[in-house]
Amino acid sequence: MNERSSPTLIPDTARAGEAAILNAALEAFGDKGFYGASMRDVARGAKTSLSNLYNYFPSKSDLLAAVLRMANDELLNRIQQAVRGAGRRQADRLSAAVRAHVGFVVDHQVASLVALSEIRYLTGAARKRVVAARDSTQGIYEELVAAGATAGEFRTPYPDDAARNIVSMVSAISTWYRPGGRLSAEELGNQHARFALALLEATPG
Amino acid sequence: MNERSSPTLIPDTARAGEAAILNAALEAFGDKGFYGASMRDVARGAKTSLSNLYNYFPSKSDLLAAVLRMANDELLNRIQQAVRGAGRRQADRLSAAVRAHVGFVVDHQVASLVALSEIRYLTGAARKRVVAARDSTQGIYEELVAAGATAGEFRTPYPDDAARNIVSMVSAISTWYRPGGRLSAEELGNQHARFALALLEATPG
Amino acid sequence: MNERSSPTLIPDTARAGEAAILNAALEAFGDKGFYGASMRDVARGAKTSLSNLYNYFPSKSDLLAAVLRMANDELLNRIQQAVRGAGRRQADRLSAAVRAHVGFVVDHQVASLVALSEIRYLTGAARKRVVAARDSTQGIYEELVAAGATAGEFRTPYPDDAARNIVSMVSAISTWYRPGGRLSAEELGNQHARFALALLEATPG
Amino acid sequence: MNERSSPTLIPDTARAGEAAILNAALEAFGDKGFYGASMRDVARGAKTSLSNLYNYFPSKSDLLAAVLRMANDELLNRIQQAVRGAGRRQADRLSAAVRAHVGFVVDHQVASLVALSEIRYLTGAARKRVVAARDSTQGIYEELVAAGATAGEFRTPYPDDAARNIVSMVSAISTWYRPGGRLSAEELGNQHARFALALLEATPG
DNA sequence: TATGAATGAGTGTTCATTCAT
DNA sequence: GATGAATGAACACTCATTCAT
Repeated sequence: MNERSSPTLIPDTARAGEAAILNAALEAFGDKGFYGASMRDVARGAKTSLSNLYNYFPSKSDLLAAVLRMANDELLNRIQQAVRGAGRRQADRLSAAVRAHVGFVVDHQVASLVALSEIRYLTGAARKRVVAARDSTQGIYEELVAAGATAGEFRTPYPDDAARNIVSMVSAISTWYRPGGRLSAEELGNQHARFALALLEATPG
Repeated sequence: MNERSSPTLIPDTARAGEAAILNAALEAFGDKGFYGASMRDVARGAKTSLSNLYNYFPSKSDLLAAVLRMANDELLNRIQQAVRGAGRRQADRLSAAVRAHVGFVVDHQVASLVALSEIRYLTGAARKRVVAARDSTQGIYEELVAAGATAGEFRTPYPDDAARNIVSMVSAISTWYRPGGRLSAEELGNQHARFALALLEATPG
Repeated sequence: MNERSSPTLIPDTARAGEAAILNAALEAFGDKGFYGASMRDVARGAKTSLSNLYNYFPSKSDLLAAVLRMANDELLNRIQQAVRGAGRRQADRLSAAVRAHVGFVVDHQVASLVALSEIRYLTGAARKRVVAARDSTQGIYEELVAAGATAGEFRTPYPDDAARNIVSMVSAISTWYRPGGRLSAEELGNQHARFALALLEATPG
Repeated sequence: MNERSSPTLIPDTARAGEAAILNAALEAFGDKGFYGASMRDVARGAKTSLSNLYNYFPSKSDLLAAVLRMANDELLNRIQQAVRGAGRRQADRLSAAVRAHVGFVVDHQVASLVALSEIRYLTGAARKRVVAARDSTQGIYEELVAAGATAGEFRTPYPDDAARNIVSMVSAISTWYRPGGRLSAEELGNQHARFALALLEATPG
C-alpha cells in the first residue's frame, strides 16, 4: 500500500490536452521560472503547437494561475485530511499537518517551488485568488496553534508569527530537497514536526 | 549613535556611475525579478543610457552577480561583527547573529529578497561564487550551533537542519516585512532570536 | 407606405445561418476594417463557432465579396427603380437617382462605408465582379449625364468627370453621416440632388 | 522653374534614418493599408532592421500618425500659400485653393490616399491631432465660402456642406488618379476649380 | 450543420548586446 | 565615460484555415 504515491495534481475533470499542458507548464516554470520559460517551451513539453495552448488558456499568466491553484488545492486537501485523521491533542494535530505538508512538498517539489517563487508574477484577480488559497493554508496552522495555546500545549509568546515560520520552514524544503538524499520523506516529515513543536515551545507530551 | 541606519550596499571603491547602476539594478530586480526587469529599466533608474551600462558591467548576469555579491558581503560582515561582539555562551552568540541577520534583512529588504529569489538565474562561475558566499553565512550558523551542541546548550538532534531552518526563517522576512508594521526591527530581531533558540531546543539560560 | 425603411441587405434565398454571418461580417468590417476584423469577431457577432463560418463561406475574402456584392446589388436596384419611376427630363431622372443613392447610404451606412473603403482588399475574380458592379452604378450616372448633355440640359464641359464626382460626394456621406443630425435623410437627398445639378451646370428648369 | 515638383513630405529636421522609415511607411501603408502592411514591410522598405524602427517610433500607430501629420502639414501649407498669393475676389481665392489642393493630391497621391483611408486606425491623442489638422483644411474652405457668400459671389444655400463636398471631390482624386492619364495635373486643377465654383453656384465672374 | 482541437505562419513588440562616434 | 543607432533572436499572442467528429 503506497501511502505517499505522487498523485498528479491535475484533476480528472480536465480535458484531454489540458493535463499535458499543465504538466508541461509546471515543469517549464520550475525549470526556468515564469519569465524564463516561454510558451514555446510549454508547447514543446506538452507535445502540441504553440498556438494550441491558447485554446486552453488565454494567456501565460492564466496558465501559471491554473498551476498554482491546483497545487494549492491539493496542498490544502492533504493538510485538512491529515488534521481530520489526527488525535485530539493539538500537538498531534499540528504534527500531522506538518507531516502532510512536508509530504506534499516532497511529492510535488516543483509545484511547491513554483508556488513559492512565481506567485509574484501574477496580477489582478488571479493573484488575489492564489494569495487567498495560500492564506487558507496558513490559516489552518494559525488555528491549530491558537487552539494549542489556549489548551496550554504551546507556550510561545508569538503564536501567529510562529505559525508563519512553520510554513516558511516547510516551504523552503522545496528549494533544496533532492530525492534520495540523506533523509527519507517520512524522516523529513517527522523532523519538521519536531521543529514545529520546538518553535511553539510545546510542553513535553 | 544610529546602530541600524541603512548604510548603502555599494562600497566606496566604486567608480562614479557604478553606484547608481547597482542601486538601479537592485531596485529593478526587486521590482520585477531578474527576467522581468530589463537593462532598459536599469538604465532608466540609473539615469544613464542603455549602452553605458556595458561600460560598467559586461552583461546583465554580471550585474546581478555584483548585486548579490555585495549583499552577501555586507550580510556576512554584519553577522561576523555581531558574533565577535557577543559573549562567550553560544546561545548569546547565536542570538547576536540572528539579530544582526534580521537587521540586515530589514535594512536591505529588497537586496535580501533578490538574493533569496534571483540566485537561480546565475550560472557558471558567478553562480558558484554567490552560492559560496551564501554558504559562508550558513556556515557561521552551523558552527555556532555545533559549538552550542557540544557545550550542551542546544539539545536538538538535527543541528545542521536546524541551522538551515534558522536561515530560512530569517530570510523569509524579506518576503513579507513592511516598514512600520506591527513589530519594530529590534523586536523582530529579538523574536527571531527566541525562535532560533527554541528551534535548537536550547537549555534555559 | 414606408419608402425608406431599412430593408436588410440579405436576400431571402439565404440559408439559415447565412444572414447572421453576413450581418456580423458587415458590422465587423465596418467597425475595424477588413484586416482589423477577424473571423473570430465575425463568429462572435453571428453567435456561432469560428469553424462553422467556413461551412458558409470558403474564406474571409469571399465573405467580404458577398457583403459587397449584396450592397452593390441593392444600391443598383434602388437607383434603377428610382430612375424608372422618374419623369422624362434628365434633370429629374438624375435628381431621382441621387436621392435614391443618398437614401441607400443613409439606410445602409455601414455597408456603404465598407464598400467605399474595403474594396481594395479584394483580389482576383471577386474583385473584378465587385468593381464591375460599382462601375454599373457609375455607368447609370454617366448615361444620365450624357443624355442630359445631349438634350442641352447640362452644360458642363466634363460630363464624365462630373458624374464621377457626384458619386464621390454621395459616397462620402457614409464617412460622416450620423442619424439624427442636422439634416434629415430626405433633406440630405434634396441637397445632394441640387449639388449634382449645380455640378453639371444644369440650365434652370 | 519647377512650380509643382514633388518635394518630399519629410521635413529637414528629421534624423538620418527617420526619413527613410517615414517614406517606407508611407509606401507600405499606401500599398496594403495600415493593417495589411507589417512593420517588417516598413523595415524592408527602409532598408533597416525591424527592431531599429522602434528607435524612431514607439509603435506602428505612432508611425502612421507621423505620416499623416506630415501630409496634413504640407497640404495646409500649400493651400494657405496659394490663398495668400491669390487675388481679392473669393472665387479666385477658392480656385487657387482648389488648384493647390489638387496639386498636392497629385504630387503626394499615396500620402493623400493614406490620409483619406487610414485615419480610422488611429486612436486617442494621435487621432485627435490628425483629425484637427484635417479640420483645419476644411476650415479654410469654409471661410472662403462664407466670405464669398457674404460678398454675393456664391449663391448656394448650403455653404458649409458645399465646402465639405469640395474637399470630398478633391480628396477622391487620390483613389483613381494615375500619372500620365487623360488630364494633366494642371488641367485637373482647373477642372476641379470649375467644379467647385459650380457647386457653390458662383455668379459668373 | 455544427463544433472544439489543432496548426503554421505571421503579428507588433522587446530583448540583451554591439558598435561607431 | 557616454551616446544613439543598429541588430538578430526571441517573446506572447493572433491569424485564417483545416480536420475529425
